[in-house]
Amino acid sequence: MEASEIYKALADIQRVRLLSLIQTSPLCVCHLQTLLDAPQVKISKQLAYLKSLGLVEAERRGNWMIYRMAQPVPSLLATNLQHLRKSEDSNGWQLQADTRARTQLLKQLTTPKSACPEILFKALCSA
Amino acid sequence: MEASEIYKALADIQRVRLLSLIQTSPLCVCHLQTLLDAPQVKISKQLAYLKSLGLVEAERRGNWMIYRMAQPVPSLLATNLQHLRKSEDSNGWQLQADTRARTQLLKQLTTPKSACPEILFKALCSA
DNA sequence: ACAGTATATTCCAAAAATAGAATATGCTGC
DNA sequence: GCAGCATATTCTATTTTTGGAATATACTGT
Repeated sequence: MEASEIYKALADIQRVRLLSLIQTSPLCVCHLQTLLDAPQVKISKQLAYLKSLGLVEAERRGNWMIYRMAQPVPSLLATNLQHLRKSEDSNGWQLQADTRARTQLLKQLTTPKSACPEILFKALCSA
Repeated sequence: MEASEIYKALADIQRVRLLSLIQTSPLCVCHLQTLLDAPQVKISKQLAYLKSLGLVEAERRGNWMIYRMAQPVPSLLATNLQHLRKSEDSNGWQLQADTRARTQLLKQLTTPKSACPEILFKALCSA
């Protein structure tokens, strides 16, 4: 994996947010859409882009697609995600807010009316 | 300085090489041209780009322009340059080779017939 | 003032990245 | 098989990035 590819992936805050969210544990597209508050086509394309680079992998669960980090995570990527999450600027805050929002979202998944069924929730937590 | 700007700067091996070379100590454009073996216009444009981001600064010495890192170096940039230089891939090797070639070049500067005059050499070494 | 050297900028074409609308695919439940 | 949902892909327009040729600028030495 070329370093420049990783930098291109990181050169867009939306892709960074996707990677950061997925890194903690797998998530399905509908959650990423909600968390980034972005149109479906945009999320889908960016995920396809990250997948084409081999940075993430997708697995289908019924109607839903679960995205996860491809292993092993290139150290260049891991280092930068860590750095960004700790940084005290708007990007850092964004990533921290995303992490909190993600926790909230996953909590709601346990309620009966949630969009994503329990099987998906289990898949997420066992990953 | 936006993180994404730094990543854009790093998303091109040629710019990385420029930054890596300049980081060790200032260099003039003619040296960078020689070391990267790239056309003048390309080097000049990429330096202008890095300058527009505030990552490097330029200072004129007679006909020559000396480029140096702008201080303070953003930690995101410093971390990545360090990481890249240590990496065991083609990029890492390239940066290591550049460092060696740079040392060679500066040695030749002390010889009388070198293109860049001694005053420039002193400027480089005192920086 | 003039010629030469180093570097920067302008102009233009080619290539790449981005975005949205529309459409397609793959799955589920009936 | 059909309707509905989640996600992916195609098509097309727009913007951004890149590269080279030509030209401009800034300086030096004479």
